[in-house]
Amino acid sequence: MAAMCARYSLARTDAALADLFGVPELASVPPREMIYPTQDVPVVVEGPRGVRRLGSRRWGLVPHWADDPTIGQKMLNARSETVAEKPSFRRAFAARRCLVPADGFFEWLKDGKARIPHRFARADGRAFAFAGIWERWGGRGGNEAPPHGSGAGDDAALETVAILTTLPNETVAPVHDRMPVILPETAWGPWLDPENRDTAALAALLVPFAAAPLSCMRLR
DNA sequence: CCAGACGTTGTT
DNA sequence: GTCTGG
DNA sequence: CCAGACGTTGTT
DNA sequence: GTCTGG
Repeated sequence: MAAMCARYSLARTDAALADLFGVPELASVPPREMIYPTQDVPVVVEGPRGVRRLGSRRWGLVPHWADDPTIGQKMLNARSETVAEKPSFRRAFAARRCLVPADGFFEWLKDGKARIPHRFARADGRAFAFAGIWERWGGRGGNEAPPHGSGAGDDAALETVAILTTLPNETVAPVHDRMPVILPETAWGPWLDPENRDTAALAALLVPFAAAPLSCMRLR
């Protein structure tokens, strides 16, 4: 079956990410050629005064009301078409948007019984950013703590993230009918701004990335 | 009205 | 916590 | 929200 | 047509 954004890569050093996103370095972001759901992944979040930071979130969003955090295992992606309304996602969409740095993502082409992996990346090799939303679950401070983890007052809180999806562009369409939302640099500001309540403007950012800058490599 | 879901389409 | 399905 | 009931306990 | 049960 066709894949979705259930695998991506980030083989960048922490320093390179810090440079690309203009944020202080995190302690350690190990380069990875293949990132899986439930792993901790780096994200870029923005605080009150426009201060951006690298953070870490578990991939697979656990809604604030969840009784059992294993529900996050199936919340890898959020459809951009419905993310503003879905009970599981709308709070995160309204208040906790982030960027998820990547330098490639994988989709599987269904060919009869076979599934052939493809890797998509920027032709120029640069890293890019998925649109993400994140949530905080459990811990001591409830769910309304400040947007930077590892801060004070949220012992044992689990911070999780989901990657938004949209229709495929012309590069991806031959392989799969969905693709992750990749935000161009011009969209990073409005997407990250926690004060941005213009949901129509936000939704307008969630469109297929331009086809031309993306390359597709058939693997195997 | 209550019970059950709450998501996407996904290869650890 | 809120919506949906029955 | 939709499907299904919607009545009584009775000699035409 | 409206209420109830699920």
